[in-house]
Amino acid sequence: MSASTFRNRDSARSLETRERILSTTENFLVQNGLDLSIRAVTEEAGANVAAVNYHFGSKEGLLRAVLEGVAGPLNQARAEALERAKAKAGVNPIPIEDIVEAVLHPYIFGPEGRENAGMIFLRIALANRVRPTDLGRALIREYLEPIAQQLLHALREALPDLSDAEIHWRYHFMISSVLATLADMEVGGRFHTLSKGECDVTDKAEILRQLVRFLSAGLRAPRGP
Amino acid sequence: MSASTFRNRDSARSLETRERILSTTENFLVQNGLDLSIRAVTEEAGANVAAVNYHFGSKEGLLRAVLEGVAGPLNQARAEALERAKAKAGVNPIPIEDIVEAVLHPYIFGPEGRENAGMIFLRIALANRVRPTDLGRALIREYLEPIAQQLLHALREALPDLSDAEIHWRYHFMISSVLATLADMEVGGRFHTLSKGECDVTDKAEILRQLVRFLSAGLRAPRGP
DNA sequence: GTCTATAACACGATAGAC
DNA sequence: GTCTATCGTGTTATAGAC
Repeated sequence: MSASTFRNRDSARSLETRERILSTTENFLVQNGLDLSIRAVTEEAGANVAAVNYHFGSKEGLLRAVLEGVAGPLNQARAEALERAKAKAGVNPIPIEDIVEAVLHPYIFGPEGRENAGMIFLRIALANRVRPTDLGRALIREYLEPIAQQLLHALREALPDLSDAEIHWRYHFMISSVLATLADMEVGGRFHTLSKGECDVTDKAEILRQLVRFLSAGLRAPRGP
Repeated sequence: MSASTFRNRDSARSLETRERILSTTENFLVQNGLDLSIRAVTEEAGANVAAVNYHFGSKEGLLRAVLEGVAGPLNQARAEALERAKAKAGVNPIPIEDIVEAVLHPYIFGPEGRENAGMIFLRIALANRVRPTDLGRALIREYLEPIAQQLLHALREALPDLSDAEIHWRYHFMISSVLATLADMEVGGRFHTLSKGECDVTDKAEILRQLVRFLSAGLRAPRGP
């Protein structure tokens, strides 16, 4: 490495501290959920502790900035997937399988070029079940509520036999299953341990296939008496 | 209140500090999950901060003591429910509905006289998905592993078409759904808000019915190609 | 913009008086 | 057994030098 290499790197570092903190925070969110300290993040990002407060005002400001950058592409990917399914179905109601897949695909694979954007939201949604906070509730209402309503609407049309209450129950079961399932999809996790390598935890396509099969059947269960 | 009332109360307090801390910790676990501080617990229990260390050695010792007292009745209730379902089925494989109900009932209703014993374990299992710890893993292996194997075995017999991998996938989806669903079953939670009072979050029997219907159908989904 | 130093607080654990 | 007082460590946030 020459002196100019160092100069360039340092220059880039100085100019892009904000971006490096953002991207490092994303990684922390994906891997450890909301349980991060700005000390750990800034150290990993090669920045100073005070940089977070300078650039984002507070820890909450940093989190909001991350989600702000991630929500747009994610919601767009989800909306597009649902639109594609709708177009494919034509005048008929969208098949359950297609609805479920349209919702899950962006979460599991992420929008183009942001593979873990979905996981960030899943982590936050799950963390908010374990320990609800004002911030968590606000973020969910802000970023997740619209898509939830779209999804509920599609389910109602695809499952006209079910009462509104039953739609809500099953929607909630589905989301719950996805949240807790995907939070555990890592080598050394509970699922990996229990299944003794029988299932490939890293195969996202397989996760999606199995989830779609299971959840579609659950959603289609006969209505209660 | 007479002086003797106070004396009696104080005497009882003195003698039963250990028990009061245990029971207060249970309530904290049910309501807030693993995220408790011994300061908050002892204050609520009317005991001194140092009492936890005196009686249980450490925070971990306190948690282990709570689970030790709760695991026995819970595991017994689960084993009995599964045995009843087995006896009812006779030589036939146990129907899926009965398997699911046998597993869920003790968690949702708790063993006789310990209504929230199940919720304590659910909270801990879910917390360990969000943020795995050595303690959490140890507790799960110790208290939840045996019943998991029993359940997997019953599912294999009831669903002979499925590969072992598919059994594991669906088992995991089921447990995940239950964990995240029940963590949210409270007034003001996400489900309650989203369903706008359409579903009764406090009706445990209804929760069980809906869960059994949804999960049984999911488990019974046709096997993959 | 970046850093050091520090304020202000919460936590678990423990020594030592009673 | 119970208490107070304190230690050591972690956290966010901020003041002020550079």
